[in-house]
Amino acid sequence: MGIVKPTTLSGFMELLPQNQMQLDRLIDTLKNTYALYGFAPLDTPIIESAEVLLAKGGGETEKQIYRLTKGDSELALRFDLTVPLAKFTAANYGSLSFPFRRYQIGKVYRGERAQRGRFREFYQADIDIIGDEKLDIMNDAEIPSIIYRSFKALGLSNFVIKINNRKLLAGFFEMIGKGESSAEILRAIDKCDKIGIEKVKEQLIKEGLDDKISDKLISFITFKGTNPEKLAYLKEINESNELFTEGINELCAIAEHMHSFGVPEEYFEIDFSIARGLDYYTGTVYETIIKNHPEIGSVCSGGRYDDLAGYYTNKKLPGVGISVGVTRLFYVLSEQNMIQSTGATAPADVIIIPMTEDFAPAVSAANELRNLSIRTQLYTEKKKFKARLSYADKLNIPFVILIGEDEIKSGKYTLKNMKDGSQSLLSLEEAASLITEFTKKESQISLICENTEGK
RNA sequence: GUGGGUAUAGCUCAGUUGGUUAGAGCACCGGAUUGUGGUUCCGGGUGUCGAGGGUUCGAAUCCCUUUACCCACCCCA
Repeated sequence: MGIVKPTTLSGFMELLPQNQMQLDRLIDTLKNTYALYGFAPLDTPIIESAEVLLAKGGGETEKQIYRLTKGDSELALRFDLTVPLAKFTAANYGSLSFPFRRYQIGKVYRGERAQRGRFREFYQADIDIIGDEKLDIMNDAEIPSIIYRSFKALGLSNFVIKINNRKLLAGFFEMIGKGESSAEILRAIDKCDKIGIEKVKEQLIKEGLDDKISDKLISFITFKGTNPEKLAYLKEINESNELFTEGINELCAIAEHMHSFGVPEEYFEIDFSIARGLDYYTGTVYETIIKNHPEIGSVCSGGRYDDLAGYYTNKKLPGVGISVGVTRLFYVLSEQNMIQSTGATAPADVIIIPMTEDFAPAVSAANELRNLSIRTQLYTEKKKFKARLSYADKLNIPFVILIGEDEIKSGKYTLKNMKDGSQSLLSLEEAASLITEFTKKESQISLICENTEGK
């Protein structure tokens, strides 16, 4: 019998315990922030019937979705969290109150070639606000403030939220005499930052635009200036086009409310080249980039869609939402050495090492500490003392309590601080309060540290 | 789906025109130190050279097949 090679599939992230704790903390932070804005949690199955997930059909989804069969059932793994949301909202329309605000953090699956920062299984952290028939533009304005607060809570400060409106692009196309902007053209525009203006122009011409119109379009999407200057520019070039005017009004409304929602000016930027390739966006679109690492691309994207659940119901359900690519964000931050390892990312706050044959005092001490919500591990293996301490050290556990003959006699335990090596004889209560004080501080240290920039 | 690359120790990798016993760093294990870790010193190689076939006196090295992985494109988080 040979040994099976313990391989993990390409494109699937599997972390060591210490890193998993960091990822969990990232997810918890997002969850807590989302909850602050009145979003309710939702969990939907990872597997759905293929019919439901492929209702829209065609395109990339069809190519990349994982399909499976069980008996006669045609099944598939969810490709994103938006389609399940659409299904759920349609199915529970009568039981939901609108606007329906939900957050959902879960794994999604895409059967595409894995690549640096691109996974086949990854976490998305979505929030969406779904309206019944109508949804006020204020919701579009609130979304960036949620991104802002989430990223700040993680400890990131060097990021910018870019905003645009699809109606501006669509209206602009009408004004230059090109009725509809195809998805290909939108994608080409979207690549401005990545491949440069010349390449974008090449692609536009390939899509059938002539030289003059391409130049006109490019000069529009690359307009530089402050946010107010950009808004003024829009009004200036508007030829009373209905869509374009709507776009201006929506973008103005968002810009106007950005400050009252608490997003400082330098954290949001109107950018006419943000198009987003996805075809269901119809209004506001968002992208968030980390300033010192623009090569990563967007770590949080989303936008407004007019009709979420058209494939599942006749009700018109407009919505606005965003999705944080948690796995990619985590991967990139780890790669840049931007994730801090603190006591909060150790599996325990304290480890109790009994030095006698009799574990009873150690066990009861562990029970007491756990009752005080201190994460406590009991070391029970018969290893050499240095091996025990080394174990605590490797797990990054900040405190060790030693219980030996002397301690049992005196009723006071030796508490060792692993960071500075100091130790003292304390009652269990005294030790507990020291540990609690320390862990409270540690848990307030932000997850991400931008100062130790690794290149 | 398209194009390119890699595969040698737990990890990152070296390995000469094909040559005798396959190496380094880190990690790991033991000891210096039986109640003091993280630093130091001493000792230890833990391997089906991805798999299968071929050429050769001889293959980690050359050829063929295959699998896995990586990078980029497409698309996206």
